[in-house]
Amino acid sequence: MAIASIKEVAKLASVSVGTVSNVLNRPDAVSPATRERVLNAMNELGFVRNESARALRSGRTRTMGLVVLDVTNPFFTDVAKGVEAVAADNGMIVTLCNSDQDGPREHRYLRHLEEQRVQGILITPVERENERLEQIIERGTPVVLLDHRATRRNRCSVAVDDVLGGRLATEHLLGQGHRRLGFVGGSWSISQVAERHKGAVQAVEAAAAAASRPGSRETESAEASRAGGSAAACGTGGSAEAPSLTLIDVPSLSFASGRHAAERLAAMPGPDRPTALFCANDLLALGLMHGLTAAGLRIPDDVALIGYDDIDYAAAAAVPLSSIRQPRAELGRVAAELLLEEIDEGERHRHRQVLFDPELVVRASSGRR
Amino acid sequence: MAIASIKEVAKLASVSVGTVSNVLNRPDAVSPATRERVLNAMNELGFVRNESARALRSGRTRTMGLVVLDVTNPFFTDVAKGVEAVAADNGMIVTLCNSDQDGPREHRYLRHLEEQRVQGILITPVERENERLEQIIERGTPVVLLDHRATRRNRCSVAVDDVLGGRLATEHLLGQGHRRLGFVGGSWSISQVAERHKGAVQAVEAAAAAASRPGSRETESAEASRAGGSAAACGTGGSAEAPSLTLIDVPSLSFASGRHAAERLAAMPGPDRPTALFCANDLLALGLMHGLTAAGLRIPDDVALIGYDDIDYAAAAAVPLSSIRQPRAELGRVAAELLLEEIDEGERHRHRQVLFDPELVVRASSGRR
DNA sequence: CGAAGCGGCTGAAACGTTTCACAACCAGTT
DNA sequence: AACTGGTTGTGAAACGTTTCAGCCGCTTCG
Repeated sequence: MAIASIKEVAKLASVSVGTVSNVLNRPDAVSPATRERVLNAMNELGFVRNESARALRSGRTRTMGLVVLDVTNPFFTDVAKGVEAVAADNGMIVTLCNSDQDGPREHRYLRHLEEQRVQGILITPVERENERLEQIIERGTPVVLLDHRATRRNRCSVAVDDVLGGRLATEHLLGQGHRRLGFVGGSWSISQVAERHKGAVQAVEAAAAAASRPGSRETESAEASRAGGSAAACGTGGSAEAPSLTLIDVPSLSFASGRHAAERLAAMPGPDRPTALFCANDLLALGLMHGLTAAGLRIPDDVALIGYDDIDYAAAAAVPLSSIRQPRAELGRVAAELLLEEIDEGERHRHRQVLFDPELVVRASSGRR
Repeated sequence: MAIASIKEVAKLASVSVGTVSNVLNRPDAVSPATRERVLNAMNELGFVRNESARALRSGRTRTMGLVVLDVTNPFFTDVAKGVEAVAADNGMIVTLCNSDQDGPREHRYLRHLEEQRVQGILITPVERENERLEQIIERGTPVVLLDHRATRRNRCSVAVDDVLGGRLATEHLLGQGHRRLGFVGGSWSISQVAERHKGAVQAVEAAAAAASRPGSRETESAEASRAGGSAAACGTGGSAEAPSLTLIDVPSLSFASGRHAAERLAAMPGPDRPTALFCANDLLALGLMHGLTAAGLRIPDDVALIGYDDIDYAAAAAVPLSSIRQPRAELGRVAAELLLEEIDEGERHRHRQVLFDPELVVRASSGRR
């Protein structure tokens, strides 16, 4: 029942435990003959190294922790794949934890990871401020923030510029001639949501400013200046209105939330309803699409839709979904590399903040009006 | 840098290490006064229990391993959630490993899990026969097979009846009047694929047998007998043909594979092309939908489609996708419970094979012709 | 011929816990 | 006063590794 230990292997092979340990860790420090003998003994006994003992004595594990907000979200699974690939290349394995956007849960996992003495932690935190995480860093475990910009310079982070992403999406909708925009989001404690919203606000304000001084040269962006052009040509009216951004609050960034929000939107009188929605998330957008369609609204004719993340299914949706694409696996890879770097370099590590640019992907759901 | 040990806590609180260990593990075996003193010392030093030492000494970890074929597949993430919920309720955490349908990778993860001395392993194996897994079981680590029926009675398994699922899907397509059916699948070493195919073959053969003795009472199933009825009524021709099942082989059960397969199918002359496709997987079906639509074929008019798994996005697809639904989170929960049971009971555990029934979900992609 | 160097191996200490036998004390009973 | 029993606490042994000083026998060099 109990698995054989190094000691029994040593006895069977008539060597000392030190030698057995050597064939495990420094195989060429032992002569081929004895090495063979030891390996045979191991096979015969079905020896499996005890990682706990090894970790205890050597003081280092071969594990890194990855804490994500939602394992069900393809964004995070792609990131996880990137992380895992790098980890595997360096002989490490990753313990994947799902905080499910729940603070106490996250807390529990962090404690467990620290007790396991993982070499480092990659995390998308639920809350911006996190005492536990702070302590973990103080006690010396490297932490890399994932998809979350480090505000202070005291740690590494890998993120995509969400403000830029929000601006891209919104400028695109404005460029399609929309003026009554809506931002659908929730879980505001998640910084990505707030930042995407911020980008949307920036884009709308810029457009409003440009509209209020009609003769002035627009410098915002190519997309924004195209907005002016198409508005003039489009003539559906409304383009002359000052652009507005309604906030549609949802409890979570899920498919179900989107469907519920759709019911509320469908119940609004047409003239109040935004003609274009920017969703904080593709899942949300897909739920919205489903709900709006069920309520008899056409996409993009009645309501244009753009999501965020460009998950695989975005292209396969009822109306192919426009979205903002993030380099997901890349994000995971770079994060893991940064973590490994910090683990290696220890004290003399210089923290870095890597920021990727997102990319606008236009599909039918936000097609020209 | 180094985290404080129990010894330093003991010194600061002026107690023995045994007492510190007691406040950790049997808090009410120590008087409130000293307990308080010890807790304060822990706080002051930022003590974090060393799980390696604990595991080494006590001989038990608080971890179970979960090895899945693809973390990117919503089926497995839902299962994982179920597992995790049960684990958390019992104070355990789960190490999630992604074999990516790769044998050597799976092997590496299994070795790691055994070295970690996990309390038990939940796994959907890549190959039916798996020597490593066999050894692990022999050495005493409980293993529960997930989504994979145990052939021998020597272990627990939790699965959904894939043969039944295959039959349900196929009988449904036959019931819609289709006669030239196709089964799209790959990775045949995965038993689910083979079993779904087997169910499809059974349904087709039953229908063929029924057709060849026209006057006989059909006893196959309600769905199958409706097939005969609708065939007579439908009159699109072809219903009188003997039903056939073409095998369309794909390299993997992914969205991309589906798109490639769609190109091959679109290139076939119309009369040869199946009028209805049963896909081993929703991802595959969605890829197929995307590819077929891009090639100008209409769904379900030119080709009817049914997938398997009923992932969230199935309902949100361009044409809402018919599918076979499995009780996913339930699967994970029951599997984890079975594992915990086996961990508890040890030697005197009686292995059980739990089999869930899948459910047919009809949507537009396989609508009546 | 003695010293130095080297490859191969040994033996024991150490890592941070848990566990367990037992000591110390106090209260209550005879 | 001598037991009994219960509650708190102690101290040391163990868990299975890694690591390291050092030993042995052999070759090489001066």
